[in-house]
Amino acid sequence: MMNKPQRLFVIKEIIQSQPVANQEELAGLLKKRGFEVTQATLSRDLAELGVARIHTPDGVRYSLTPVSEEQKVTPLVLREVTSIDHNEVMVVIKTLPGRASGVASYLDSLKNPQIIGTVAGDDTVFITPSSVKKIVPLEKLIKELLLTQ
Amino acid sequence: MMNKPQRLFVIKEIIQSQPVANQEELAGLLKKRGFEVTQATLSRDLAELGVARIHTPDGVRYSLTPVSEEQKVTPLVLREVTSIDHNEVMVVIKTLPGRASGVASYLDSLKNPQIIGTVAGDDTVFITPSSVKKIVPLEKLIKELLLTQ
DNA sequence: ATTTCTCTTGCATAAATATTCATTGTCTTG
DNA sequence: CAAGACAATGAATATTTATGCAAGAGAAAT
Repeated sequence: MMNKPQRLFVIKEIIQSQPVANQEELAGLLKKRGFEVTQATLSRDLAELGVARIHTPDGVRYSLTPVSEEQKVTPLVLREVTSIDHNEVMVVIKTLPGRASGVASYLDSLKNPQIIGTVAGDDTVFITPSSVKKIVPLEKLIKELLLTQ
Repeated sequence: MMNKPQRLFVIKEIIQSQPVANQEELAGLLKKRGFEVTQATLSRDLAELGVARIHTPDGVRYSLTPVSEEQKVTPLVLREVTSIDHNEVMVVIKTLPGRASGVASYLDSLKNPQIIGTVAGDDTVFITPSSVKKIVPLEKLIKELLLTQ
């Protein structure tokens, strides 16, 4: 009655190597390789594989989950940061030469709602708070975040 | 007859901030925010935005496709911008990695008097308004500018 | 001002996908 | 081995998504 594991594997191979527009088409490609199943089964298979259906300029196609990996390169932020300061509208971090973007990326990756955005130069990071009224607590938070890590 | 640019942007915001299972549901969420459209229109919108429909353990949901560097020759700002936000003193645009300067250049080129200046990092643009009192309309203006282009 | 184009949208419907229900093998257990 | 519990699957169908077509709204051209 069944070769499900192999079939799933072949499905992954197929959709990775060529654009497949729909499940009927996929059924045809599988048949060529000796797997004869109905659309219903493919619907279940694709769900199980977590496959995505995406729109491209050339039409719809399947794709192995294009989920962006949240790789967290734990930086040596603590050593890189030389000072943290603020004025009325933003927090400013000074870093060792060339390390600003790394520090900014790290802050961004935290996705803290208190931070709207950061911009990094060579050795300076500007941080815009969700509200200028939260500058002081934000600076404190940043110090904690950087020092905890 | 139309606020398409704004609507597209709001769609991006919605599907980024919460799981949306189908287009009817999306229609409901949009209605709450003042956009009343049919499923047919949303189908077209999602295709235009290159949105993906992915299977998660919790069911189906939409997701913005991570643009692969190679295929995006044309710097389509619409796809590069991931969010637009503001606090009391500036507007902040988040973009895909490495796209901030392109977006900022584009804004600069418009020479809009509402914008005093922009600063771009890797994936973030800070925009200083002619007056902090015009922050809200400026944010709206920017959304239109970017999405119309 | 009239015509012509282009863009956007809804409606109706086609196409594609997901699901319910029933069937059939495969194990497991007593 | 019989009985029950599962897993996999197809057929039929429900649900969801995409699209052909026509209408309306502007913009651009004549």
